[in-house]
Amino acid sequence: MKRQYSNVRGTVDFSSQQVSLYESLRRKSMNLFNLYGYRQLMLPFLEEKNLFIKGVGQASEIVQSQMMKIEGKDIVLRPEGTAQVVRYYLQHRLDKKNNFYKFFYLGPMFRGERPQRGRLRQFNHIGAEVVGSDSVYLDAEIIILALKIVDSIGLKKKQLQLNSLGCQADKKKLSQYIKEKLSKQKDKLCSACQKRIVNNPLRVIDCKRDKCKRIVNSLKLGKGHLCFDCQNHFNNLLNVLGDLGINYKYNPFLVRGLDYYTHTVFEITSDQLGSQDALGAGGRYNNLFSQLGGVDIPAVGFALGVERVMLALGKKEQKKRSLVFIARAGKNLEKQGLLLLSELRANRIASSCDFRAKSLKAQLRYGQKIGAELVVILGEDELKENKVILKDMSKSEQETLKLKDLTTKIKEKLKNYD
RNA sequence: GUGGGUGUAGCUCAGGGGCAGAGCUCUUGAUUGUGGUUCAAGUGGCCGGGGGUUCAAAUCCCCUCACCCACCCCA
Repeated sequence: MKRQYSNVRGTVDFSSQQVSLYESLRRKSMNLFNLYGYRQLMLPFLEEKNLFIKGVGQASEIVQSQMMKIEGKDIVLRPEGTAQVVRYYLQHRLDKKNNFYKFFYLGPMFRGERPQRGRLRQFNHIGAEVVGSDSVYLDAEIIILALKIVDSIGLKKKQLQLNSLGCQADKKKLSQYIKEKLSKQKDKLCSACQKRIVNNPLRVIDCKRDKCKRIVNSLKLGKGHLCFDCQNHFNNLLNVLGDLGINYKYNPFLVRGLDYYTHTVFEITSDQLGSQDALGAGGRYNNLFSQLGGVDIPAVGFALGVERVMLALGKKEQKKRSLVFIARAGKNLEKQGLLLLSELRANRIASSCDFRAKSLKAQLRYGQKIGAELVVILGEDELKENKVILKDMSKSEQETLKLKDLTTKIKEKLKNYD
């Protein structure tokens, strides 16, 4: 193999099939966002590095080692969308205009991780953020919306897991509790967790190692660390979801890796994926605004990993396109073909021709390959009487008809395919 | 970032010191003007890259890169 260029590590080329899957996913989610009253934002791929250090948290892995930096500048390719939306809200003082907003966004995120199935260095998020209310009904709306989007593209098998971290004080209380309990058995934990006990005790209960799990499972975790209000909030959420008939699993060991989460956290997983099994995740972040130096505003949101959703979907057969193919039987018919194409296209009929000089057989083979349902054959003999052949590929039938009736006939036939 | 696996034709893969292989795909023909099926022929390779051992390396050794899986992290 000659030396040649290839895509950079951790990126993927979307083939036209993947693009059409991506586009249908995009269209369906945008329809749902509109239905739920969300407005789209389109924010830059570049942001100040500090935004994420302050927002996502110094201790998090994203900030520690996974940000894609622009050399020589304090600028990074955005690793996630939430901090960015908050930046946008604060910068433009939206709290002074109308302090309740429902946003959504679509686009690429960047992280310098080691690539794996379902984990890329450039990947797409579909995300939503509701800013300006701590109503439990918005927690519910966000969760429902995330599920609806995953549903709408035909992914039926998925699980919803839920937990509440509580308010800032509750989070601290829980951290304290874990720290105290686990310090005694510190030696039995993995080396990473031994560090976590000091830096980020909450992450210990999310560790996947068996030996850590065993110890963590012996901790009695539940809603005990939550204050009265936070317990109320969470119980109300569970009730609302229950009333709406939404299946969920309460998982007291679920925490999110980003510092800004408070109260409700959730994760939507699929068993169609490998170890990177989260299709999407989200939660409430009532402290992020003040952490970023702004007014104190509650918010809740989620993000879906587009490539993971596509992976979980697997390969679906392509929808047939209504495409008309023009084949030439005879010499010097290229101009005739081009004229006919112009007429069809003027009538909004998708059509194509293979202008490489080839046998009729090869032309038909090509026409079949690109998925044409109807083929017009321009034959020398027929053209002398102003006639052409219209061939229906799936039925293997053909008829000879007058050139002037062709467009009408094609329109009629194509109706049967849509 | 850590551990394991794999790199040979466009794709899926076999071969394992001595002429580079199969199936599928693609092109052409059997049908001077009819696709899918069948039959026949043909195109296509720095055996991932670099170095070493050897008369001789796709094959053995070292380095490196990429991909896959798991850890970690996360969507």
